[in-house]
Amino acid sequence: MSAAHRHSHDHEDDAPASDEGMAPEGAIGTRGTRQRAAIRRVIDESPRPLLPAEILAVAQQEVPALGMATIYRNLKLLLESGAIRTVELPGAVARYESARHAHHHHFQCRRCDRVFDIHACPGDLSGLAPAGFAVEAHELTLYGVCADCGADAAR
Amino acid sequence: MSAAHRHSHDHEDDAPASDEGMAPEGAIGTRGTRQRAAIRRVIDESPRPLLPAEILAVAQQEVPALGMATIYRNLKLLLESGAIRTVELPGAVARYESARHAHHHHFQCRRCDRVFDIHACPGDLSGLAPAGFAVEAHELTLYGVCADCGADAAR
DNA sequence: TTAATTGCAAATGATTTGCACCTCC
DNA sequence: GGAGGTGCAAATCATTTGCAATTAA
Repeated sequence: MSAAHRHSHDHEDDAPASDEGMAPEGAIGTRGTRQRAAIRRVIDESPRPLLPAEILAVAQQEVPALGMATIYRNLKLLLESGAIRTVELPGAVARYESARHAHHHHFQCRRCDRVFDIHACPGDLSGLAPAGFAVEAHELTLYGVCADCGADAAR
Repeated sequence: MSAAHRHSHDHEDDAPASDEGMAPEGAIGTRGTRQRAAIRRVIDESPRPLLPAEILAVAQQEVPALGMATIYRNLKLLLESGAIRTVELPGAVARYESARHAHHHHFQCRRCDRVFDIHACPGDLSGLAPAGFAVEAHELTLYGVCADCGADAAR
């Protein structure tokens, strides 16, 4: 599999683009279909990364006949165009999030397994790599107990 | 799937244990078989995280009849016992590494896709999480160009 | 019109599991 | 001797792909 378009924070992908199009030139594919619009809307409007099955479920409210194959085909196109990013966490299938979200990292709760966005970044980590290694991007995930689960435990 | 034993740097899993057993009490399963020993040895002796197929290939030099099912069954047990950790990178199947390796992170080269260990750590990142979130561990991956590929390009 | 896109179903690949046989303790 | 392990093959699951029908431009 190609190594392109991982979910990582490139040192230059900071500009969330004007407001609409993230795609370099042209559009995602060539045409604008209801299903493609629905899929993209679901991802763009989610405050957290979604699983393919979650995207399907929500998008089907808009386009009932939508199939999983279409979800995957569009996810691939959206990834290639840079409109969305992948969020991979151990023991789970890949999740997808809008590339319009500003630079951030993730926090996964060990109790409820939910994944939260963290709008903070340790900054430049190029000093961590050995001499000769050029660091272009980084990806960070924190693990622990989220506010909800922590509150539950304290009760 | 349980969220236990992800590949992440717990704030307390720093002690690589005396020399042999990493398992809390008892052993991995209950018995010591040739295949289990071979699998563990392959992982413990590798300087980098290995794919299941790689572990199988190397371990078969010792136990020819070894099957992939046994690899997976033992990887699960080894993970549960804390003897090994998972290293998940986007677009690739999970890799496995010995938990005896000291705390470290990973660097994946975007040219050759190889994964390198980085023996450096940004340290405490608990300040990055929002109030109410308890950070227990973190996982970090750097992306860029490794020394080999960088040298090739400069040539 | 007509090439892009979709939906469904079949194909892949990775990982898991059922089961009969084997082997460590 | 018997519970724990293993090997193989079949079963799952997630993701991909073939293809005929549909649809946006």
